[in-house]
Amino acid sequence: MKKKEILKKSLLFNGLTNEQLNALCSISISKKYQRGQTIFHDGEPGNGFYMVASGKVKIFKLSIDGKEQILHIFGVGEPFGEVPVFHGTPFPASASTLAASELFFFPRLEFVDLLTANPSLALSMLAVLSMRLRRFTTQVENLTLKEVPGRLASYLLYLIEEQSREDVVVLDVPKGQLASLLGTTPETLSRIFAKMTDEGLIKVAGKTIHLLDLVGLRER
Amino acid sequence: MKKKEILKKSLLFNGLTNEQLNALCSISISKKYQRGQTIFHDGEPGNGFYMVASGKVKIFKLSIDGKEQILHIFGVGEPFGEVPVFHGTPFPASASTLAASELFFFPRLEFVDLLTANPSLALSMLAVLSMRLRRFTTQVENLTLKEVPGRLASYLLYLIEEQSREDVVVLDVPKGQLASLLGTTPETLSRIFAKMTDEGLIKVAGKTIHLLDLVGLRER
DNA sequence: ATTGTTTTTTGACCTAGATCAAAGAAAGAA
DNA sequence: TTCTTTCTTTGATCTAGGTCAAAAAACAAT
Repeated sequence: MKKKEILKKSLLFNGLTNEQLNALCSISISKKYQRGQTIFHDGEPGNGFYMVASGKVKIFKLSIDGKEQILHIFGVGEPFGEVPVFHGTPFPASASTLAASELFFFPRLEFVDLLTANPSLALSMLAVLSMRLRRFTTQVENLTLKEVPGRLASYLLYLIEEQSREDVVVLDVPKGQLASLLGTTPETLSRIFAKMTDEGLIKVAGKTIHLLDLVGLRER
Repeated sequence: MKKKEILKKSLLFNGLTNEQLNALCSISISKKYQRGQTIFHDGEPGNGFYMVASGKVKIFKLSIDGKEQILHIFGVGEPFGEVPVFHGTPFPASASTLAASELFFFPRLEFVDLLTANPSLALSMLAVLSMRLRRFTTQVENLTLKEVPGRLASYLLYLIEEQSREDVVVLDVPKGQLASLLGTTPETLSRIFAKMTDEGLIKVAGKTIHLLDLVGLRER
């Protein structure tokens, strides 16, 4: 697909005029990554942000002893790594690809110029960051106020929305990565899948999960 | 202090011209709150955002069974409640005062008009939201990758920065609220204060805490 | 001061979930 | 297909920290 098409479809850029899109196309640089490659490290200075053109990217933090907490998983059309662009500080977390991916890179200075000239672009960007804040809010809520089965239930119900399915969802990440996103370990996650299956809430077949009792899940 | 003075001193509005400040003054509305009053509830629609003119405000989430997780504590000059302004969705959390406070309220439509006319204001706003995201990132990191003593150590070291003190910090919130901010209970927090005192890391006298071993604290 | 109220501390106990170890299953690669 | 490597599950054990209950301390208000 053409670069312009992808940009146009993204939430961030969808209200822009043809010219504005052309400008964005001309300042952005396409980069290709293999699965598992690092895009940037926590603490590095950032001189621009990225958007996923194809593939999938995870944003994560590592503890001293190597434990990983995934903060976000971004798919096609989603921008990431914007914090240093607007705040001037280093990346607050690391990013790497979960699959072979193509990314568009938007250099800071050029993008800020565009923003200054296009208030509507600035408003879209504010909307994107606001949504990001909202998601973090629920993530903190989940991590501290719910226990793991509750977090899993939330995530499954969220996937149902995302995939606009009735009662079946397909995990788009390995279960180990899902564990990290939910702030737990693969072992615990596996046990909770088993328990929920026992309780008749779900039925697991590899990455495909049948939600048998939506009401029961919502109660978590 | 005059409204304009307070706005001018805030990080969000500090680069603005006199006229822009006047415009902000004229669209904003001052509201007074007593200690412990609710400003808005999680899930309510928001048609504007706030800035603390005096006092202190907490942003928090409640679980079904009444447990509270504090997400932020904001002091003078800090804006809050911006998410609905830019994303159009309800407030993702609740807000209430920790002390008698005066707040400035900026109505959505008027503020967005100002933003559209002033790209530099939009950039400041982007910077504020970016910093907020950065803080959330470290909050999630702390909550999931560190245990409670580590979180407390981080917070104490952060306070040292904030208050630009050498080795003494004064808690600006009751210990119970601090526990909620750190994602734990008052009992546990109290025990950790006791343990750190035993280990010679700190000395606690009411709300005043002497940090006796900065290096030891950093190791957490 | 004195009483009522809120905050903080201490003690005893208990559970969610982490860790360690190892077996099974899937998924790519040759 | 067969071999490797990466995921996932299961079992056994351990512990940080939550919960409940109650005492002690700090604060406020009369």
